[in-house]
Amino acid sequence: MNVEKTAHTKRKPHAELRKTALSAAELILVEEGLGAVTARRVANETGCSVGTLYNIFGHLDGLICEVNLSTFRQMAEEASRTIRDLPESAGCEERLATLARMYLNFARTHRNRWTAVFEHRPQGPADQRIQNAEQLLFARIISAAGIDPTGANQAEADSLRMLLAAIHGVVTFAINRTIPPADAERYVTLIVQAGLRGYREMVDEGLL
Amino acid sequence: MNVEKTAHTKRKPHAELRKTALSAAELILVEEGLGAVTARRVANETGCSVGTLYNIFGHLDGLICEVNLSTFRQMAEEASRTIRDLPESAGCEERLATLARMYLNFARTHRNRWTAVFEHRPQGPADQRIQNAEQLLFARIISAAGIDPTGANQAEADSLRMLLAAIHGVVTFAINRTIPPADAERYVTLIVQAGLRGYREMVDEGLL
DNA sequence: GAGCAAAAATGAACATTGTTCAAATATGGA
DNA sequence: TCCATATTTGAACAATGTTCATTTTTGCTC
Repeated sequence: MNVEKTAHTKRKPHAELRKTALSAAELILVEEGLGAVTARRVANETGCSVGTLYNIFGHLDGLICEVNLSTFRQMAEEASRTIRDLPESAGCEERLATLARMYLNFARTHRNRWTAVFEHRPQGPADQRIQNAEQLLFARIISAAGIDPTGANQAEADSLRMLLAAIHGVVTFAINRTIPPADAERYVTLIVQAGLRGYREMVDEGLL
Repeated sequence: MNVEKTAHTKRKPHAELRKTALSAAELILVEEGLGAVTARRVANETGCSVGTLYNIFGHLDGLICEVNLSTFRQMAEEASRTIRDLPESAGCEERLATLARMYLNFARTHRNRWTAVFEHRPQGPADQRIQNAEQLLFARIISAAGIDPTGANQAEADSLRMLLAAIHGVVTFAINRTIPPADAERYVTLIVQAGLRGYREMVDEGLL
C-alpha cells in the first residue's frame, strides 16, 4: 500500500548521484590506481560530501566492489564479443587461445582496473555478485569452447576451469613481472595449446 | 681504521631488536593476517617504541618486505628439501608435479604468510631481494626438472617458467576460491602433466 | 667512578585514512 | 504556508603511517 503511495516519487533518490560517484571513482582508479580511491577524494570529485557517499554505499568497500563489478562486466562483455566474432571453423584450441589473448589484452589495456579486482579484499566474505559474475563468465567461456558441463563432460569442464586459472596465473605474471609484450602473447597462447593437447593425450591414454 | 676501532663493539646495534621485531611481526601475520601487522602493534609486541621500529626499518613496508622475504626463503628451503628427497628415478614430470604439490601445500599450511607475499605492494618498485629470491627459486626448480637454461634450452626453460606461473595461478584459485582440498591436489598435478605433455607434443610436431 | 660526546630509544604530534551521527537543509504534500 | 519526512552535511572520532625534538643509554677517557 505505502509501496504504491511512494511509487510516483523518486524510487531511487540516489540514482544519479550514485552513477556520478561511480564514474568519479572509476576515473580516479583508472588514472591513479586503487590506492587513490579515497572517500574524501571521490566525494570531492562527485561534488557531494563523504556522508552522502556513505548513505549511498554503506561502506567504501561497497563502492569499490561496485566499480570492480563494472570492470568485470566490461570484461565479460568483451569476452562475449570475442566469442561472437569467432569464426565458425575455429576449433576448441583456437577459441580458447583467442579468449586467453583477449584476457591478457584486457589486463594490459585496463591495468589499474584489472589489478583492483584482485587487489581489493573487502573485509568479510567476498562480494557475492562478483563471484557470480565470475562463475557466469567461466561458464560462458567453457560453453564457447564447445563443452557442455553436464554428465560425462563434468570432469572435462572442471579441467578447463583449471586451465583458466592457469591462464590467469600467466597473465598475472605477465602484468606485474614485466615480461616483454610479444613473449606474453606467445606464452598465454602456449599454455592453452599445451594444456589442451596434454589433457587430450592423457584422456586418450586412459589416464583420466 | 675506525672500522677496526669499532670492530669489537656491536657492529649492528639493532641486531637483537631487529630479530625480535621480525619475530613479533611474523607471529601477528600468521595469527591475524597482514592487516593486523601495524607499526604500533609490532612495537608493543616487541617491547619498543614505534620510533625505534622506524630507526631500524625505515618504513613499515621495509619490515613487511623482510617478513615476506623470510617466508620466501622458508619456501625455497622447503623446495630444496623436496628436490633433495626426490628419487633418482623420478622423471621431469614427476619432479615438477611433486614440487607443484609442495607449493600448494605450503600455501595452504602458511596461508596468511603466503598471501602476504602477494598482497603486499610496497609503494615504489618491488623489493629487489624478493625478486632475486624468486628468480633463484625458479632457476633451482628448472634445474631440478633437468633443464640447463643455456643455449638451445633457453626456450624450454622459458616455457617452463610459464608453467610455473600457471601453477601459481591454479594454487591462487585453490587458496581463495575454496576448492576442495583433494581436487586442488589433483588439478595442480594435472596442470603440470598436461602442460609438459602438450609442450613436448608440440615440440615433436615441430610447432615450437 | 666521573664526565662527556655520540648513538639509540622515545613517544607526543601530524597528516590521512574510514566511519559516524547530530544538526542543517531540502522536499513534497495538506 | 506549514510541517513531517527524507536527504545532505561536515565536524568529530578512532586508527593508521611517519617524523623528530627530547631523553636516555652507551662506551670511551681521564
